[in-house]
Amino acid sequence: MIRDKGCGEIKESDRGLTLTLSGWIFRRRDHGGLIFVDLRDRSGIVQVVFSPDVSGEAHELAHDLRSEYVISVSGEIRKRPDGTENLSIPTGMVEMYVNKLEVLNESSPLPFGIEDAGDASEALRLKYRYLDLRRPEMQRNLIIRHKVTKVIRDYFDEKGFLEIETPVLTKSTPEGARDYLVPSRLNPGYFYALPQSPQLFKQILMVSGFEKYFQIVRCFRDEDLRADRQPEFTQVDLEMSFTDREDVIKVIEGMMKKLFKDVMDIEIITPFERLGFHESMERFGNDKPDLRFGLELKEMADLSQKGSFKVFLDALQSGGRIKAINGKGMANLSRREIDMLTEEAISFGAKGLAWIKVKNGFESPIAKFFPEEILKEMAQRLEAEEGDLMLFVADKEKVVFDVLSRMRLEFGKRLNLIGSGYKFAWITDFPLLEWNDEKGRFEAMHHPFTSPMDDDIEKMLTGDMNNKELLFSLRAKSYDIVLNGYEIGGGSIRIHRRDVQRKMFELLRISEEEAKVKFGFLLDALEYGAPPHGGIALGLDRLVMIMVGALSIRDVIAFPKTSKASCLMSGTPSTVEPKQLKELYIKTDLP
RNA sequence: GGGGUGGUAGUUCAGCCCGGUUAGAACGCUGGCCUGUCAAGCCAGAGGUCGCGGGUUCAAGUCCCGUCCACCCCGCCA
Repeated sequence: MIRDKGCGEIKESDRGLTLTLSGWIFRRRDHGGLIFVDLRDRSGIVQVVFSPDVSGEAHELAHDLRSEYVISVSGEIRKRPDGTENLSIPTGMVEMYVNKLEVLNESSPLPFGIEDAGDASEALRLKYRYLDLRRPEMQRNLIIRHKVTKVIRDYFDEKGFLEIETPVLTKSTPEGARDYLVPSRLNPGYFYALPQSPQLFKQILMVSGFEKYFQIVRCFRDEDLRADRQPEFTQVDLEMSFTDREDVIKVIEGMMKKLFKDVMDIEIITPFERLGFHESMERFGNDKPDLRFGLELKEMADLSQKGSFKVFLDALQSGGRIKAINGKGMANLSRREIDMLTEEAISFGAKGLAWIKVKNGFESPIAKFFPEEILKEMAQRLEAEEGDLMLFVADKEKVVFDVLSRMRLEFGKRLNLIGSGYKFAWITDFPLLEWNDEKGRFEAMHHPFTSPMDDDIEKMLTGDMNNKELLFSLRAKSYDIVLNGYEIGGGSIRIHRRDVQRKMFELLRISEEEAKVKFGFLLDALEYGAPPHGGIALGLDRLVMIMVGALSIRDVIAFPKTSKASCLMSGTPSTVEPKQLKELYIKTDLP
């Protein structure tokens, strides 16, 4: 052993002990006579002192030390002289007087400093990821991620769940995201797909009678990347038998409570707030609201109708909606700045943005179209006071929600309304189906195995299939969990009745043969006594990202990919030998 | 596939609008001095394919076109 303790573990009680420490040189301060080195390992930093009075040999050798050399030092731990304590580090009361120094390895000068690597470009950090990961912040992120998975495993174990692995080489399912494909050498022309999620397998495990399954599992989706989306990501996946929505919700709330308590020492209040899908859309314009601030969307159709502004009246005439938000304290915006807001709205899909300043009465190009009382009522509804800016969008419902939800978030950031803390919510009562205009048919909003609400099953089985209104009104037994404006998970109670599943495929215009080809093995399994079951999958990367306060999941993944899905460190993806392609019966056909 | 931002010393950036001397700064690096620093200090020094390719011009880091890479967003992500 070439160390007795971690650098960050040295305490005043170690005073007088002679210890050996090993680590990397974080910083060196060479005074000629005295040399100070901040020695770093995973546990933290401690100052070691090289003095000719203690060891001339070690002191001589220490002149040649450089950043990130790996060294081992032995010496006495002493209290620092009065007035030289460093209160900014936990070990700042003590230091080691080195009498023996061994250089275990040297280091080339670094492409960027470890202490301020946060300022280095992300491309550089990703190329030298092993150096980036030396940063205390990145170490902390990955340590927290470890603790999170450990607590999750302990929690589910206590609750009687079994962690069971499912295949990584699996079957391509045409619905959903684009699959990553793996050619089969033994079956020329055939392909495996990497799983988008273990959905079908976990349901089959329920048919097999395992009753409670979970897995912390890598999933793959070949879609474009975002700050919170990587092509390979990790799900906390679970499924339970003889269960309903409330059971799943309770299990997850318990898990989150324990997670935040054990990992962060933060008390999370349960049960979480619940919002119906429609309520969430009306109040926030999306189904993953950030509940840390207000600025809610307000209905303006009724009041708008009492004015004579043609754009508003036309929007309502053609079945559109009018809603507004309050730009708190933004009445001092110049015409130019409001034009920029309008451009932003247009980039979000709006045709324009109507505004009314609450400033010495009402100031707006459209104020003249409304009686004073109506303007006052508008302001009252938006809780707009002197100095605020009311912003209206009149358009198709989808555009109104879309534009105002983005503006709300934008204002939340700009006005610094988003406080710290963690605001969870469940979004429930999603529609079972959504209309796909391109394909001219309904699609499952969650997936085709999601059960309708009990009250809607009869409607679904006996109702008129061509009645669009009726089909739109069917609600799913599905639920999303939202944290600080991020969707961090979603799940549903599954269909376990054959007749309901058949009807579902019928509604989705999926023929029996087609269903057999796509999901045959699950449908077969459901024929043999499937228990009622349901579950949920959580995005582990997103959850940990929010917990550590990172802005991208790349900061909680050891070796992430760039937005072109490549790894700058390893040079992935890469070309392969022609021989390898030949073995797989693959010819490339590049543009 | 589309929109936006960026790419200049090892690093972070200035210079680009408005083309014109030897392309600067800080940090880092190298050497020297220095016994209480903790972003140590002081002195000296080295260090550049201005992402890449083409064009305009007497002259391009600067203007134009194309292209590559990174990041953010839209589409996409049952």
